[in-house]
Amino acid sequence: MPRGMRGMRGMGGRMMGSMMDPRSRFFMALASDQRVRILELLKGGEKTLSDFTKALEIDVSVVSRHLMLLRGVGIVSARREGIFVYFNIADKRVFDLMALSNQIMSDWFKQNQQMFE
Amino acid sequence: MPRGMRGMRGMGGRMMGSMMDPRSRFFMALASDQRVRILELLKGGEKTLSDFTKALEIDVSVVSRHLMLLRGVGIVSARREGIFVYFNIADKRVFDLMALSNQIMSDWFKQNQQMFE
DNA sequence: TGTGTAATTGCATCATTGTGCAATAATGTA
DNA sequence: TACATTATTGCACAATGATGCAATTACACA
Repeated sequence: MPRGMRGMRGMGGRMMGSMMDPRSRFFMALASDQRVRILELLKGGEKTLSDFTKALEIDVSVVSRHLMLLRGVGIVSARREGIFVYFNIADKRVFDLMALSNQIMSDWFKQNQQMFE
Repeated sequence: MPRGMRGMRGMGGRMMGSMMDPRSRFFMALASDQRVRILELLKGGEKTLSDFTKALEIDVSVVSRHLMLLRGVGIVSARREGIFVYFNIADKRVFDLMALSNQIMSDWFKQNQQMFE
């Protein structure tokens, strides 16, 4: 009695990053504490890599990679000006997205608060 | 010349799952092809674990775990009825969320289409 | 051409995720 | 109690993600 799909092992699992469905890929970009922090900093307007680095206290290379990833899904835009690269939100609706998700979670938490009393 | 924050190594990286910021955690739940597929199936109303398993063609245990995760962040609810457990969307606004993210991506793609011509 | 600052890229490392199989729970029924 | 069906959990493994350091690229300017 087969239970689900058997056989076809040999590939630990997962989906191999770049060939992931665009939808999941988009959410993946938001599924990181550091990247969320980056986006919140961007609420205050465009910033350079060094700005983020100072604020977040993590290595420049790490911030750079997070920003690359966010650019890759169209959440962040970049503009070079001499030595500096200014990063900014590409589509402000991302903030609506974050606000809505906060709403959902917050409502759910209120509704289930009793469980922790 | 310090570049970002040096020292404090010894922890491969990351944030250790459960102590991740709730916001990132919520998006993390949506950042998976299989889970997105599960949610789309739920657009058609509540379903049992076996229903998903048949539709997705992945092992029951895998589907079960995805559903657990989705329940953990309040996206999916579950109700047991005899042998069966019926899963459903806990908050339909999740669909708004997905629609909005699709909008954002689609618009961004249109805008940058020229780059691939 | 050389120097200085900003940003990106090449590694190596390690925790976490996704997955399948097997075993165990949870329920209902004969 | 024994059996059948559905769902969850334990375990092991491969691939991916996040990170830090070092090296390299990009620019501007003397």
